[in-house]
Amino acid sequence: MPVDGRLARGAATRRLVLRRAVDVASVDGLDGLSLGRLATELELSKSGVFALFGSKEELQLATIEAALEIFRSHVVTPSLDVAPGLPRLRAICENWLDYSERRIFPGGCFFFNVGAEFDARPGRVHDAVAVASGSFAEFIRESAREAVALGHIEADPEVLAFELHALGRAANADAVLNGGTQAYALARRAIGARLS
Amino acid sequence: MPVDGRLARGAATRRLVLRRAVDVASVDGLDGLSLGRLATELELSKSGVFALFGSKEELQLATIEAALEIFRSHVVTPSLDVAPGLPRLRAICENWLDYSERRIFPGGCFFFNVGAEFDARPGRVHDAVAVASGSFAEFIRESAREAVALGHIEADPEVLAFELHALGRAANADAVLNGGTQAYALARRAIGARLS
DNA sequence: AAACTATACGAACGGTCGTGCTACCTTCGG
DNA sequence: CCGAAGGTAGCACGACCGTTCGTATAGTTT
Repeated sequence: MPVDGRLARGAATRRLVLRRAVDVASVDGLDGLSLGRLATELELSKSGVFALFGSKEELQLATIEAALEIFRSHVVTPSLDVAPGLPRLRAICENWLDYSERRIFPGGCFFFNVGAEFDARPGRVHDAVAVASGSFAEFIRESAREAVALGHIEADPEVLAFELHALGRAANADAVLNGGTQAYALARRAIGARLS
Repeated sequence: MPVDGRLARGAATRRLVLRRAVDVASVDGLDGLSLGRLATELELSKSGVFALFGSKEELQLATIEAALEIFRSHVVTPSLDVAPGLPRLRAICENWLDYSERRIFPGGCFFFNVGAEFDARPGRVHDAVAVASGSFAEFIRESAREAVALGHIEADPEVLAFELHALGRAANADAVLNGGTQAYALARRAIGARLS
């Protein structure tokens, strides 16, 4: 199979830029991203980075996409290997807390940060963040519905999913803001009590 | 009592600037604040606004302080009028949800937004946000302890406070990001179940 | 009335931002 | 081997950033 070396080169630097971009954005936000800063840190030219994405907004959207892939590989995919119902629900929570606590993104959960950043602004970036965040929320809801349908737990699945999602995000927020791991312990106790 | 008209005038424009600043920051973040933008919108000179605060960081800190005052007057103070224990705990939650839902700040809860913005960055702004956020968390914890001590509810007050705070923030996050009021309804159901 | 103080302004500073344009180099298809 | 195409670099642009300076104005103090 013929591989165009030119395209391959572009895709490689694109990945290089995006790997840095998700880390920067998780700390300084998608607005804190700057072509010049990325270019300097990666020893590329600003115009080269710019040409790679065409506009800052496209860079932001590509960064969201890249972060989404990382998020899925750490949280969603491993959870799908676990049996549906309560076991999967537990796995989702634990994988998410682990993903936050291990600082897969240096600023904590990427989507928590950019969600808060763009929640009240219109535009394509807001929409992309909302879709990403919403699809994970729906994943929890669906898993909660399964757990209820299988008789593993008695609850309103909508409320249960909302609670679990809330506890995880609060742990991320408190832990990143204040340091320490106490918030994760609190969340694990609350989640454990809720899923027993 | 002698009032210095010069100082009074300065304090007045300071309030004028800060009133706008908290609204801007609740949507675009404390980094999205800009001296020039504030000055233009309020028909002041950029240097005048700058002189009023001395630096951008001081403006950010003053904005946090102004937001804190608004937050307290809407959430904390009214809750202190309610009897300690379960009634006060309920009042805190309801006042907080109401404060978020009524968009006292156009971007939703001010401290949720700037907390996520500065959680992973060092500096005085981070510290101020952490203190403000932490003191409200402590207020919930203390109220939860009272409710337990009074025998109004049986629970670990630390976990209970964490849960309530988490549910409120999640409602704010979902509602602002996706629009609609469904998230508040979910939070109220979850809180109601937790505080029964 | 004079000296002083605080607010507020206008202009300018150096810097960074996102965005074009142009040229060079590598790699491809014919 | 040649021209086309894609990736990358250099340079310049206009806009905005936070900041500084000098100055005018209004209010206080003596």
